[in-house]
Amino acid sequence: MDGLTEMLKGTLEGCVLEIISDEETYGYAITRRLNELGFADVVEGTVYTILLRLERNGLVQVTKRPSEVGPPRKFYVLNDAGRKELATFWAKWQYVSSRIDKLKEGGR
Amino acid sequence: MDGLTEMLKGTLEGCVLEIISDEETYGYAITRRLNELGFADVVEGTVYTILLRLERNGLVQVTKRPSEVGPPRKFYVLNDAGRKELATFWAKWQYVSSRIDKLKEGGR
DNA sequence: AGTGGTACTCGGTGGCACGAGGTACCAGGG
DNA sequence: CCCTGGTACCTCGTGCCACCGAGTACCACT
Repeated sequence: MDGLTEMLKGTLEGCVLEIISDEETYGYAITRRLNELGFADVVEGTVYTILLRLERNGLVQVTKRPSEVGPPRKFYVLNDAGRKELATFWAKWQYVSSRIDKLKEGGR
Repeated sequence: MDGLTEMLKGTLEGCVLEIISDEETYGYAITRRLNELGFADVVEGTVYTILLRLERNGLVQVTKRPSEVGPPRKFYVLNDAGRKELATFWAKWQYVSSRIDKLKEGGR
């Protein structure tokens, strides 16, 4: 399945937020996780831009720690603002996806 | 519910396609229909840009007909390419929304 | 020394929804 | 007769976001 990029706009950031909320993690691992989840062609560059945006918007707390298998990793945790943002995201998703599903079912 | 605009990117066009596939209709009515469906702050300008894009991409057949209550209307019908595009859209939607729902349910 | 996996950054691109403004047709009221 | 308000369409510019490509750097194994 490809050509999903337009459809992911506005949702990918929420997915990253959700992944971070599950456990403290870092960019490279988040990318792999998204790939596993079926978002096969999400690449690192995309995830890092999202992470930088989250940081800039004050939604995450960042800790840099050395790795044993490569360069240091930047670990991310949600703060209060991040958790709030995540809740808002799921509310929006719920709203939008239910409307679209209804439209699909020929809701008139 | 507001601030949905980012989340609608890539899906709004599919919604318009679906509405047209239901019955021959025109821009102004499509906007009203979207508003009814819960996409309250989708405005006419947005719908018209989508409609022009659909036309430019050869997904619709257009017929201009006079109205009794205002200026002439441009009626839209899907052609074969449009129906195909609509099917692709729903397949993508199905794919993406199921993955996101799974992520939401803590799918790991 | 070279390759391949790990890990992050940055500048630029293109697509898409949206805002704001404009044009125009038609009805009814002041 | 103009004026408002509903109907109907188009256009230019803006901003956001995912993506791409190139660059940097650390580590292990050969």
